[in-house]
Amino acid sequence: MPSSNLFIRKLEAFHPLSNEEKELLDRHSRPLREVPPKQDIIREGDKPACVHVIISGFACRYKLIKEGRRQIMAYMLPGDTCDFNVFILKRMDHGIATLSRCQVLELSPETVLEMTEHPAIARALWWANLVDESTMREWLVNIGQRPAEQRIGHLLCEILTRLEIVGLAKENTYTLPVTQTDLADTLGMTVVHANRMLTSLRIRDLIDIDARNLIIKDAERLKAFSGFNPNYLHLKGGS
Amino acid sequence: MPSSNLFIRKLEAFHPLSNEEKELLDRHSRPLREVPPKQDIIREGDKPACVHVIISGFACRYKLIKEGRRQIMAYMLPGDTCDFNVFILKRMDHGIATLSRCQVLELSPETVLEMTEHPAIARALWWANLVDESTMREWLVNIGQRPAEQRIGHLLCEILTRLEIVGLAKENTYTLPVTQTDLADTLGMTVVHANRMLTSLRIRDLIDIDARNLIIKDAERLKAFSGFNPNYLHLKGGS
DNA sequence: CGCTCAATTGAATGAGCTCAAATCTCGTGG
DNA sequence: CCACGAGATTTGAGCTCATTCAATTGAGCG
Repeated sequence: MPSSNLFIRKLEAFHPLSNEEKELLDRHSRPLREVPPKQDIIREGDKPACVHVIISGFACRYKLIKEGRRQIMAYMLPGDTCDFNVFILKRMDHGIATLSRCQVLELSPETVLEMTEHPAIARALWWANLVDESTMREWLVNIGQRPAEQRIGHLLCEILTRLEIVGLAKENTYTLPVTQTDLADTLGMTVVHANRMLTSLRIRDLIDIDARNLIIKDAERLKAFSGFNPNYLHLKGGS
Repeated sequence: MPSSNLFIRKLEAFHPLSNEEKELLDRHSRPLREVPPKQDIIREGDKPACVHVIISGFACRYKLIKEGRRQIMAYMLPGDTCDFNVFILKRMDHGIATLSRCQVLELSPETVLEMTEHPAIARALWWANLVDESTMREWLVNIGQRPAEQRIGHLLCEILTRLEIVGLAKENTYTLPVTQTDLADTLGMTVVHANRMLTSLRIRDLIDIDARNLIIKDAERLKAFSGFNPNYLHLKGGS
């Protein structure tokens, strides 16, 4: 029976955990900080003081450049650890912000240390980090090589797969609590164009959006269309 | 006096090393494998067996997509470790190839283990890995948000800075042993356009290229023009 | 010298951007 | 309960940056 604690459920996707380990994690899974949408969790230039785990909602890594443009470099979904690695650095070279309302768990360095004394937990966190890196490589491919419509399709497929891991997507349907501006800043295109490409995907009958609810009407076709291959997420079943 | 061993010199940029540690590293710095240009060091799908260190020449991480397009996701310059982290994964989700002729050092897992038993070496490798991640984030910003000419400028500034660390760039001049096709595949544009933007940078009197020799004629102006800020490389002097 | 690969240039086309305005949604206060 | 306002979505028109296709020139090598 999968844990109702998404942090645990996510880690278990990478490495099996004993009951003792799960209890340890669960004991440190409180309190949760409620963060409103579009709010910084850490700002660029800050000295990181703790590790953040997203328990509900979507957050992101981002950078701003002079011209007022923003690039989102990663999505953090429920169960995801924000900065297991990065918090070693003296100063953040990028910001982390919520996209939707989020529940965030804050782990002190001591707590993280206590957790990582269990090799299984350390290993799971390590893997999660490798997958984050791998995901970033895939984003580079996505932005660098694919036309706009497929870029969006690819991202939607990735989110579907990642939400399935923690049980937040059922029947190719999930809540996507981000604006089209966020999508545009993620994929390196303008909002106007993101909107048009989304419409285009709808016309192709690949997806359907109702408020914040996304229905992928034909997942296989969308994956093929977008060149999506889940290998880079290094899931258990994967080759 | 900086070491003549570029692997050591690079690591020392991240963490001071004792003589004993440097001797250990140096003892394992042979033999060097000579690899011709445009040749795979590891292919996507391969099971990684050892860690590679580039001693001379340029190598890259890349992925191919169906349509025959290629995205280069990282450059590995002399002193850089290719896959300190990635080699934990069961299968490579991307390839590593030479761009120019390279001298490559191959470290067995046991050798890496022996090295990382020294905390200073482990720490330096760890930092190098964090910087690689950070660099990838910056590339995402570069490709996602900057127009083509500035993208090229930014990359040239980054390479300048990274080569200066290991003493391979003098007076804003260095050897850039890659083709324009490689640049294009790195920055998500066509060769034709890369060529034109390079010409444009030349006309602005920012750079000069003679065969494989790049002269940055006004580094400050090129950095400003390209929005280059070396923070993300987390150098010693940096804030 | 002839070959192959890299660099360069031209012309036409197209994907994606800018600017602008209209419509829609939804939370808030009266 | 409704009106208002801010932010989000949608649509149109014109323009630009970048691509495609094609051909030429240049450089290095056996």
